[in-house]
Amino acid sequence: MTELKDDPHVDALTPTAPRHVDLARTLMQEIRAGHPPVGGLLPPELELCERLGMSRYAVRQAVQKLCSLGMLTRQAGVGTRVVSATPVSRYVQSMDDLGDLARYAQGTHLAVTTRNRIAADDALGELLSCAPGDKWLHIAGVRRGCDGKGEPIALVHMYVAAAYAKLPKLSGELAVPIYTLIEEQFGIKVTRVAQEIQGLIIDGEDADVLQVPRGSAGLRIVRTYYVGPTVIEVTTGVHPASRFSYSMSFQLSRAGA
Amino acid sequence: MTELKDDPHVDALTPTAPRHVDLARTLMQEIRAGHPPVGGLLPPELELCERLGMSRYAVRQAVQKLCSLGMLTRQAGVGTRVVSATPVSRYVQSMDDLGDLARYAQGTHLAVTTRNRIAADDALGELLSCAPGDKWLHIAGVRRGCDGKGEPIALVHMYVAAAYAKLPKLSGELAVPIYTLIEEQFGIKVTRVAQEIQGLIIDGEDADVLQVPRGSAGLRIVRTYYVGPTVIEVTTGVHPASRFSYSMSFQLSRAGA
DNA sequence: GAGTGGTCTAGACCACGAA
DNA sequence: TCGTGGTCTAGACCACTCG
Repeated sequence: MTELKDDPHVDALTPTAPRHVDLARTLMQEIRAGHPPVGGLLPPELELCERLGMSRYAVRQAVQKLCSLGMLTRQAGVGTRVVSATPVSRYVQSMDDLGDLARYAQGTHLAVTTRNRIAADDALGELLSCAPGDKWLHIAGVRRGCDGKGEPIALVHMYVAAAYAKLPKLSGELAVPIYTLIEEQFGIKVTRVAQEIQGLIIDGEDADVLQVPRGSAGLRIVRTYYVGPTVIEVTTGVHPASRFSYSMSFQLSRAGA
Repeated sequence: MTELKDDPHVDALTPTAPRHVDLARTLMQEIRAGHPPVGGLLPPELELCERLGMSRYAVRQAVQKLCSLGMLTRQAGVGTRVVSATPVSRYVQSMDDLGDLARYAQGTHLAVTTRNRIAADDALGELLSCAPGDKWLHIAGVRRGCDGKGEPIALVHMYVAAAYAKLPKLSGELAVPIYTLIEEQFGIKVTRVAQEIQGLIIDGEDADVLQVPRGSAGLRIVRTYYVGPTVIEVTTGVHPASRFSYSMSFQLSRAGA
């Protein structure tokens, strides 16, 4: 273990770095050098205190920092174990709001063409991952830009699980996503959204409604909204490839940094 | 401010919760109730200590917890400000590894058909977001399953910025993604990946190579790899819709929880 | 029982921001 | 100048794990 200096200006960027920051850096370097190795135990807190002439509080702050970086795990009665020689990093796409999933929908308008209660047949049962015969509320429509006056953007189908289909505001216009209404009505929060993107040929009536030539390329996006293990809603949208592409961005993120 | 109880078994789940956990919960409830309101200041630490009969250490632990939940921000000389009445939550898609972006590629084999140095023309300049005339290493090939004996999965083009194109292991097979080779060779780490998914019709030669009928539906995935603001690589892949769809999943995540 | 990390107290000095 | 949060010390008791 190297000695810590009281000398200020050790680091030009952080003149007189706090001692726990200094220690955190030292520990990180030594772990990277293999002392202790990944899987091994750090010396006990009290030993570090004695060796470095620091209080337990300062030592704990340093160790906690490395824990938050995902390099250490601690367990009372056992010790502090090295689980990674470098800060754990991941690539992350994040959104403040599920609305960002379909941000294109802002300023658009959904003209509802169908609204009925249905029982899932075999094909629909697969899409909704439910047993054939299960009841769903089905809503279909066309999404257009410019408050409904622009060209069609998507052909939309929405399926709401029967248990969540009693929604007060569902009668009028659909200005907000349905999952939002469900969250408000039942006081729950969507915990997971699965999304699948498929390529397809837009043909037949769909092509006519979307005002593209039959045989055009399109994207089909299927979103499944979960609250815990329960599916509360499934939506599908068919978009002409000429008017829509799906963009996303993944950032490198270091946990707890 | 409500009083804290020393009484154990306040919470069936955590008998005798630590006092700082208790305080954190209390503060959260009161902030949700509007005391103090969002934008307002929490009482100073010393005042909380006195009012609650707790040490500064315990109070700080509680406050730090709410900070890590994104509800509070602190500034020396100013105070502790409420920035959110509820824990900040977001929806996150995360990966340990960029390889997960193309996990389907595992167990597949890329047969390289083209490898040359090119200068970007106008169209390519747009794809690569560079000036026409910039030099790139271009590699093209066909990805097949079952170690190259299965049916074609994708038609792939890769463009490596000239500055990063001197890669020692690039001569042989491409068992690993190119960006990995760049990261190793230059000691850098990809910080961001942008991805765009388009629908398209697979036609002409491409259809023949992919062994699908001309006019079939397909997905085109364009990935741009950044190190800071610099593009180091761009890849495009065309996948038959019948053999490929893109799935992702977003989890609700509460920061610091 | 011995040793670990988890929790907690009662002090203290400092750098920073605002009045 | 004064109060804030940031840092730090020197003690202490507890719950947990393990031999």
